[in-house]
Amino acid sequence: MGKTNQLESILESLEQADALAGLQEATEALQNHFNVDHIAYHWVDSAGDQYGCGTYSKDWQDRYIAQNYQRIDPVVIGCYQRFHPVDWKQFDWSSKAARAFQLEAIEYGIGNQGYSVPVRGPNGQFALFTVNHTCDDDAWANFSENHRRELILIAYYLNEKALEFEPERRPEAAQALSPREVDAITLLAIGYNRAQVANTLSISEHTLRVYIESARFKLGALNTTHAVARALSRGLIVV
Amino acid sequence: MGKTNQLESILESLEQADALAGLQEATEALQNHFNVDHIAYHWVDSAGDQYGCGTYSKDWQDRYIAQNYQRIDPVVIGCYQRFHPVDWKQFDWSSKAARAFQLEAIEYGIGNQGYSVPVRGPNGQFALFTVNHTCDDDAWANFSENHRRELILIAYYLNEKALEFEPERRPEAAQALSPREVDAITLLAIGYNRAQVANTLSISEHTLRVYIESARFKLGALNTTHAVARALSRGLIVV
DNA sequence: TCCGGTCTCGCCATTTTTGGGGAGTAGAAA
DNA sequence: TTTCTACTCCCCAAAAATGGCGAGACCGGA
Repeated sequence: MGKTNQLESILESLEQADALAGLQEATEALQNHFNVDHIAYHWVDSAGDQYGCGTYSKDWQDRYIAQNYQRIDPVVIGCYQRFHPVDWKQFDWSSKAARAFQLEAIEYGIGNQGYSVPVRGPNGQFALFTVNHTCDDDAWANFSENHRRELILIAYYLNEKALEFEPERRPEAAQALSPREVDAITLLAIGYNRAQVANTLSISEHTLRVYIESARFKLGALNTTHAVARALSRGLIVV
Repeated sequence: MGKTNQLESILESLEQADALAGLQEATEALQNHFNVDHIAYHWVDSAGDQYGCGTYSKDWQDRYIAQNYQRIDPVVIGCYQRFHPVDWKQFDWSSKAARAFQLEAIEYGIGNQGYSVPVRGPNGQFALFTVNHTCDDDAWANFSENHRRELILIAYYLNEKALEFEPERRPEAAQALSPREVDAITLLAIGYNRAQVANTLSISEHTLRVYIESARFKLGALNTTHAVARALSRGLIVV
């Protein structure tokens, strides 16, 4: 079977997958198809109950989660700020924590080269699709350039399926905020205190409090800062 | 030139576009390639300074923005909650406002069938890529099924370029926070108060304050809520 | 070796936010 | 029509955050 057809059949089996097991199989098929060290799909979630599938060793996955490495992993941090796929070389590995992390990853069999595609879903959902390998810079640049489109599509399909199979993990459909609530939360997010917000919106501070409290309630937030954080990460407000 | 090659060349010219004008040209080429009524890319922004390109009439674009239609447009609202491309028939057109909007859209030459791909970028960025046409349901279902992958890729590339050409909309590169500062801000973002954060990090509340203050300084934030908002929108923390 | 950045600790006064009550209007949806 | 949501206004007391003062230890780079 030609390379193109092989990829085609992987994509199709992915499109038709009807359970999480199908995603795991797909990553293994992709590892074989691209002939690389590792393929991984990683749903990033602060709560620590993140989902992932791929060819990393179980040991490494466990360690990553136990250590909450997504907080210092330059790949996660770097991808979070970008839209397009990124070569790992472009991340900031200068901090001590990042370098220690990298060394440990290599010990666990992660390749020295990597290419990651960020994917975003509704309500602030965020995931990474990564392919990584051990080779020199030129070979890797060549690989990533040649397979850019395919990798983007694969990332897209993996995330689509992951969202489909994990309804309970899906961030709750954030109840939309009313226009006034959006105004209030937005102004708080840009640093205004309540007096300034009330003044800007030309309402009394008491009225403002009603908005903040109802927004907090709708967002399930414990305090104003939490409400702002949730509204931001769910894309309900833009700063 | 074959259909496949034509699309290929459109994608390539899109990849190599170096200005917003290139996006407009691409939408026109796509309209011709797919032989449909309209192609549109629409960067949705609550602030109202949204960007769009495509083949809709200027009248309709102006009216859409002037009326703030993105607030009632079922396509925008529906896509905002979904990850995958959607046929317009799947949206909720039941409300009075939605039906009035639809009738007006058709008056302005928008086709009765549509297919939209949501795209998301960093910092809550959200855009739509839409292709629409006038035909019957079967023909449209056929079209959207056959071109699903291509449309996803086109949406991706359009958004990538739009982000590239609108740097002022993107968050500025921020000074990195120290690990402890990241811990502190992250915990504040998930709703902990200072006592809880200090306890979780096993440090005194005073030390915690030092971190919060230095993070606030680095981020140029006016208060804790502001600091959390900035750290989030710059991707320095993940919640 | 010295400098800069990070990490750690304490106290007091002031400002800001939050939690507990209650109430009336207008417009849109069922 | 009735019901529901959004929007607006008010008081008081407790809890939390902020501003300003200062101090020592550690580590890595110049």
